[in-house]
Amino acid sequence: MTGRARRSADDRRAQLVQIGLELLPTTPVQELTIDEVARRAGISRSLLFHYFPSKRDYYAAVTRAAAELLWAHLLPRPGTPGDGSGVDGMLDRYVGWVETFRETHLAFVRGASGGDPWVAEVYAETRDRLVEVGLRTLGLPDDARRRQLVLAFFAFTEDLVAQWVLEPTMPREELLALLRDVLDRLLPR
Amino acid sequence: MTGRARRSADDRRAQLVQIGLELLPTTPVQELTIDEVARRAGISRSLLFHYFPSKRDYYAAVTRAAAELLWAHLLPRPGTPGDGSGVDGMLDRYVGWVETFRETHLAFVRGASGGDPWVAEVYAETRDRLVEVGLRTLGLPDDARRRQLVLAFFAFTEDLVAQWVLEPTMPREELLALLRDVLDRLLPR
DNA sequence: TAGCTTGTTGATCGTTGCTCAGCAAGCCGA
DNA sequence: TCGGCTTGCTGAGCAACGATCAACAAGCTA
Repeated sequence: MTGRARRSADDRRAQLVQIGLELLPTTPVQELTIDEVARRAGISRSLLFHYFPSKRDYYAAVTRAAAELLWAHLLPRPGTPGDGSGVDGMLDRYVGWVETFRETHLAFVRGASGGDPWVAEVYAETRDRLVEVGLRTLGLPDDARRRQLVLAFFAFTEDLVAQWVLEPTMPREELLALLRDVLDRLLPR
Repeated sequence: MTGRARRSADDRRAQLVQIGLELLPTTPVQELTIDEVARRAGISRSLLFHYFPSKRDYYAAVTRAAAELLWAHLLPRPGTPGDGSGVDGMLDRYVGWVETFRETHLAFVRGASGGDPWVAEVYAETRDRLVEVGLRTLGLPDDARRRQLVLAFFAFTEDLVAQWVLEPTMPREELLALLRDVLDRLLPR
């Protein structure tokens, strides 16, 4: 043979996670098989288990990567000043994220709530970080009650935006205004 | 042997679904194995496949049973007049349902959003029925926009109540008032 | 060239979803 | 009592998948 491609550990790891990210949108989390990932990477199953001790670890890594993408997309970009840093900006970017990466995002959310505790933990971490940033942006103290309300507001937003993208029953601006209105209602300043 | 217990088809079916309902709260949906169910029922795996063509069909049947329980609990009871028939009554009963059957309810919701399309369909049916009843109870027309909002409100309620049950950050009455307030805000009369 | 590190594989195992041929329990008519 | 029918039920076995392990080989360094 012409010699197998021998990659560095980091390279291989990144490649495998990347394949997971590409497969995630089209494949239900539970149907994503190690065999398929290994086949796409052109390696044996054994090697994947060398980098990730178990299937769960692999899924968790992929989920974490997806969360990082979302996170990076939600933060205000330094290059885009103006309405970037407020809550309105974050809501706007969130809707934009779902509009652009709808499949990936739904897979992320579903995979998170679907069974596996390790994956759910990654999702919970991301949500917690978002709550923290959200409350800070709103200039409100971070207590248990507000945390619950913000988390529930996320659930509301996720559900509504996911539906709205499929069937836009109102203008984009109205959706954003409605979300902002509900949030203000829940957390009066 | 003393002769195996030979049941009628309906009996056996009901027994298997019942075992699923009992196992659901303590076992993540994906870890629930046919072997375990068959063992608890004292039958062979083969027989379970005789009644349910596939694992999915079995899960769907169990999920449907759980949905029926929820549904029956949410409808106003004829014997309990007073505040039973309005939206407040339904919200009250929903909170009560989650308080009492928290584990089962979380398992129901998670199982619904976790991967399997057949199970998700059962969940979607239940939600649709609830939206219909909700809008009718509110005396509002049933259009696409309102449907989306009510569904998103369900997501909000599910999330908030699930958290609140674990850590009650406000009195029960305040929770109910808040839910009602948000609903009125979303669907002004 | 020898030797070490480490990326990589093939053989193999246990579990699990699923199939299939056939057994056996109960009921019926003669 | 006997034969025959329906149908609840089983056991052997297959394919797919997650996971393990001993061993090979690519590339660097001395």
